[in-house]
Amino acid sequence: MNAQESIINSVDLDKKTVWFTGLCREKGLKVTPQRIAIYRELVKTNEHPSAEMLCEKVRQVFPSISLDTVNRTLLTLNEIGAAFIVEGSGDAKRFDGGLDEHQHFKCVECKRVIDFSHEPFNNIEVPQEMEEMFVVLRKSVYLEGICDLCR
Amino acid sequence: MNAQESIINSVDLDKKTVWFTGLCREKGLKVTPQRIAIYRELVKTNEHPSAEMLCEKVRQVFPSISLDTVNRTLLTLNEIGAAFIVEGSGDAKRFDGGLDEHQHFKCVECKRVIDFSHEPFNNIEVPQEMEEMFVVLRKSVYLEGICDLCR
DNA sequence: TTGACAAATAAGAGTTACTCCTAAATAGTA
DNA sequence: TACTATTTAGGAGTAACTCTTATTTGTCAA
Repeated sequence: MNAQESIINSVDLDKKTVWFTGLCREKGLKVTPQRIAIYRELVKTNEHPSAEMLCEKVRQVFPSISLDTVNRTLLTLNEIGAAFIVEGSGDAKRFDGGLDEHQHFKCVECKRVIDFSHEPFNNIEVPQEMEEMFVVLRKSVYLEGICDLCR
Repeated sequence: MNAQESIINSVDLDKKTVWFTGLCREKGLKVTPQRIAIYRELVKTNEHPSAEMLCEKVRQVFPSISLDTVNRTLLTLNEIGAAFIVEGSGDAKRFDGGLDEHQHFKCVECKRVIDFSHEPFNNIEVPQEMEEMFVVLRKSVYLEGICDLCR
């Protein structure tokens, strides 16, 4: 087992999968093997994969899956709150399965996205009037600047 | 004068321009009329224009400016901290001249970006260890969810 | 001032990352 | 097991950059 890829154990992965299939049914979405495969690959990694990267992974299981399906599915995951698009994504969108609360720092020069976790940022309070008007699916603190390697 | 466009008065606009030319020189960038025109158009509006939208505006002054120049310039502004790309930008990047501190809420369904200002979010503290490793150019709180019109 | 030169621009071709379309397949339901 | 609305695969199409090249222009030094 590759340490970089296996940041989630198979028990937790199965739990996530059960939760995900439940969420799909709740939202009236069909539980297709492709959808599950894409979700599982996304949740397995913490390297903010692009649709292209995920497509390659999933093709090891579903050789005939199309990039369009991966793209469509990832947007769907974003809409139902099962994943999200990393803030400030530039050229190719980067996706995140949201394993645990964390924030992102993006280098404006090398475009690297660096995860970090800062407890106070995990607990920011959404203003009352926002909660009343909107359904807030996610909140995050996003930093940008120049990273240690670039400066 | 159109109220929608003139959210900044000409004195403040000139102040911003002086600051901007200074920043360019400091960063070793040439102060070209195109660069200034693009910056001024961006700062004049609060509607998160795309490169395309800004290009049209600037063409009223520089009929021959190319879209490529506008794109390149906007990315440069982002790198030196004179402007930024709105988080979660989808298809076409949206830019913000950062007139005053504010946050963004994005609807995952209609893709609308809604500005809001919440005082505690303007004053979040960047962790010490981040400040030491990186140059933090900007920090923001970003919310996503479903807006009042879509839910 | 005036050259010299590195940086910036315009124009257009090229590329990337989606996004749409259609026919075929399939999950959910009766 | 049959039906129907979703979903998928494959391929064509499109939008938004991004690169290349020739030309122009700030900036700096003499």
